[in-house]
Amino acid sequence: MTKEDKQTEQKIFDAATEIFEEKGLDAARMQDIADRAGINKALLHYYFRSKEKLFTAVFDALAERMFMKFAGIFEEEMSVEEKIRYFFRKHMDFLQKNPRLPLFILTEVNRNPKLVDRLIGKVNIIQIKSKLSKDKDIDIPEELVPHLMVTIVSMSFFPIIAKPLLKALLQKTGVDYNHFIKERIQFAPDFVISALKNNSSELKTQNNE
Amino acid sequence: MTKEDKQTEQKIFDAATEIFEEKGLDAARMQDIADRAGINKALLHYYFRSKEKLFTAVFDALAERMFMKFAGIFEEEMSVEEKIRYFFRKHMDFLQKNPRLPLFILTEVNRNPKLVDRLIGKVNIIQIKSKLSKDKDIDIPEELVPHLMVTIVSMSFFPIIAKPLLKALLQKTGVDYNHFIKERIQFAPDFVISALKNNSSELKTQNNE
DNA sequence: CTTATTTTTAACCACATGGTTAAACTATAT
DNA sequence: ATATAGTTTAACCATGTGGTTAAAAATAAG
Repeated sequence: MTKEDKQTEQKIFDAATEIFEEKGLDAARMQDIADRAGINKALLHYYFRSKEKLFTAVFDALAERMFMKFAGIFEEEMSVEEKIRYFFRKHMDFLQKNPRLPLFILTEVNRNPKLVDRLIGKVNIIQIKSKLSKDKDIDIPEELVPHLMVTIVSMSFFPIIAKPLLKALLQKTGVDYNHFIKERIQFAPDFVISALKNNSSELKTQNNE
Repeated sequence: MTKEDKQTEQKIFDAATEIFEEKGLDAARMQDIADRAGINKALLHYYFRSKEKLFTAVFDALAERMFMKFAGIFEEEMSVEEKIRYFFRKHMDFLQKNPRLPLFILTEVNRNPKLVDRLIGKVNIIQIKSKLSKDKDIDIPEELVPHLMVTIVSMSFFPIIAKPLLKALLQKTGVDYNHFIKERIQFAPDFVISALKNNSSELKTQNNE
């Protein structure tokens, strides 16, 4: 026992975070969490009364990590172009360090829709939306902003979420996955800005029929 | 018992497909599958020897459904622009009818990387890649094709995968989710083509530092 | 009808699961 | 030192788990 030993509760919480992130609520075993934390199983119930309570605590912390970090980006004093480049850089960098996080959140939210409420309260999209559609260089129609945002987030999230599959497919064409991700931090904003700059006015949202 | 009763094996397989797709391998219970199939639990083991075997059979069928259906699209005799529009229409339409499929496959592949081998064999990316970079109207540099493909797939998959979250966020801005998806089938190809047409040559993949 | 063969069932098994309990250990204050 | 409160442990419990077995029911073959 060294002096800088983490407090028991924190050790449990960290172990639970790892296990839940890896396996999800259903597949995670209390025994595994106890083992990884290096303590007795009964201690889990001493600090967090039930598996559900422990999970909720972990989920909230991970959700915070995932959303709060980027909520502020679009409020900065930058042009749209700068914002987009800045977002991809920060977001993809973060995802590379937390590759299991997005799939974990998406899976758990699908399993239990009530978790959505714990997430969306933390994001002020309306503010982000209005900030994005006011730019001197690039004019983005208001009703197009949701599609733009979803596109940006898609391009950032997906290659991380689909890593095992994408890695195998890229290998077939002789491309290294990590190199691909590095490239993407530059490609993605270039691509989005290219689409916006030239004829964003031609991009419609009406379905024609 | 009506005459058109499905054979027992098929009933089991269908029930297993539903349960596995909903809950994943770990959380799926053999009893639940038996109940949904309307038969005894022992019958599951009579037709498919173990949970693992049953799962593998289901997974293979779902993987087939997910990948084979679209492998041929890029081999058709169409311009790149037509191919892109055609893909988004078919792919997103398919995903709307099978909304749980992508997250199921991604989750299971993450849980057990060996499953990747069961998937990638079915797709000939190299062929798709070469087909995409030869077009008279739009010139796409060879090394850019993977990024283009990942972008297209991202834009199609993500809004379906993130449905519960996206639905809640859109609601805050007064947009209906289903309407958003309909719009997206038009927006997505417009966006991609807009980015490509104007300055695809300026899109680089080199990282500058 | 009688005999094999294939399907289906109820009862069972060993083991893992989340959770509990009561006792032991530790630290702190009096 | 000793009572008090907080922390940790081993042993235990009810229930659920994937899987087995042996016998019954249905079907096909002679």
